[in-house]
Amino acid sequence: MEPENELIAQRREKLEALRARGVEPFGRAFQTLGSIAEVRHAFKEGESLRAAGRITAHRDMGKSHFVDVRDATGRIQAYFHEKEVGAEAMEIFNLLDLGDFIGVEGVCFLTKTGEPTLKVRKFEVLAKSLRPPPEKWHGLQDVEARYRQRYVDLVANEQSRETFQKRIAIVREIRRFLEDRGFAEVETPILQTVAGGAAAAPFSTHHKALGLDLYLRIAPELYLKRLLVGGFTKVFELNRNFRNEGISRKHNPEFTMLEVYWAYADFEKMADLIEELICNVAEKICGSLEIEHRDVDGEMVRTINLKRPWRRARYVDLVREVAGKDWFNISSEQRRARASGELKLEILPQLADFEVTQHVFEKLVEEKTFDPLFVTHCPKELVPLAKQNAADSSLVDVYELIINGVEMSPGYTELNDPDVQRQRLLEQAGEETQKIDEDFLLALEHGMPPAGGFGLGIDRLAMLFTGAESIRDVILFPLLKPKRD
RNA sequence: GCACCGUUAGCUCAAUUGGCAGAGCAAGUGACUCUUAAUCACUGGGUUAUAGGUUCAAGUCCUAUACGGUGCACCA
Repeated sequence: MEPENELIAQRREKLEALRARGVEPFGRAFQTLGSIAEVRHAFKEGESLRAAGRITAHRDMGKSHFVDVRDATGRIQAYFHEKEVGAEAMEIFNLLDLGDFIGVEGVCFLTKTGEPTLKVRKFEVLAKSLRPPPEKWHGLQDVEARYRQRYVDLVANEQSRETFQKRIAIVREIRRFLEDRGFAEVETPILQTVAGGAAAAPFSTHHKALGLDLYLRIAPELYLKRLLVGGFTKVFELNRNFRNEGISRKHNPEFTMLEVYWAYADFEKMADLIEELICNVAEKICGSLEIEHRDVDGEMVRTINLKRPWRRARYVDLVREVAGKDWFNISSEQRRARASGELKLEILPQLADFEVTQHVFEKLVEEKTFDPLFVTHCPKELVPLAKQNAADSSLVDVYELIINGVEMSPGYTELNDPDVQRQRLLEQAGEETQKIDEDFLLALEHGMPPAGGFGLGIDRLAMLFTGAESIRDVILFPLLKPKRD
């Protein structure tokens, strides 16, 4: 138990003082008209309304008191005066603090400055806050505290509330968009016996009753494809993936991914679909296809232009643009020398040739591209679940959509030949053949229709639309090490 | 895993070359019947993240630890 500070002790004294007066400081249900936003909407001079929320400001004028009552949807001013509530209730009022929840019933009126206000007739204490809130003007600035105690961040910081409201709206609009086009939302296993569909390290767990080692999924892809085998033609899943990898500004161990599969389509049709989807969401969320990112001082950092059509370019052409026209004609040694010399990249000796090129691509194309860019016809080694290109089997029919300097969405023409799929997975797995999902290959042998599919990183999309610099700013409770004293 | 930076009152921030740890908000008391970051007066509040070290003297220098931030590595 931490030593109690003066402010907490005072609040506990008030808590007991309330009880001594027969007032339960942790109240019960309180009928209101609705959220504070709804109360403000219903505001009409002379009408009596009921609202509930947290006290976030108190302006004491002696006999008159003005109090801000707030919830996640907004703020409304309440006016307290002994003449309206009586002397006994004012004694209760004096035992309230910033942060306490109250329910009020009062008459709508406009102050002389025009502020919509409830003239309180009756009020109830709904919950006492035993901890003082952060500074009212600057809010909670400490980054660590904002992540660990998101509830305090949400109470104190308008910007944080806006960010998460936007994220909620993004997810809602994506679901609506896909539902409108006949895609069915499905749920596939998060606990998997083989963690397939991507190459990341999984989290391990264990089922006691079955004595079975399991993994948290790193991707839903292989199960969604089983549904194509089963006859579904338009499906999506929007849920959490888990990857046991490093944490960064762009990576959280659990993150939200949308995956969409469409039978008889291909990667180009999927590119059209994601373009339409993201533009649709942008219009709804930001009201514009020009997304402005600003720093903490409100200075413009960049504008991202989502106006269609989005640029589509081949992987090799993009690499040539940054690494030289002759990049693919020179020797492996020359490429490594150029990458670590002229291009100033760190190239580890154990990298395979295609990984050296991929490194150049990631550092010099991906991280520097902010407006949407579809990168097409990637080398097949990078994407073992996509169909090879008919004209050049060293390439796959895919796009990688880059926006805001990150990989936002991969889209494939899905590989549906079970024998080729087995071969590609074996090449990928190397020694670790136990990682092959045999049941998935069995499903493909039953016949999977040609199909297009895409993934969409929801956290990264939320970063795009909110201008957040870190993925932790768009995840309500990002993973942190537990704090110990 | 590696490197650099940060951690001062409940919160937001100061503290010069190593020389008495300060302010605003919040809190307490008092004044004020329309305030909007209300205003005015007074008061209380600190083991400077933790553990050591150097020094006459450490928030400041050194070592270690914890947590966080950023970058690198990892992540088809």
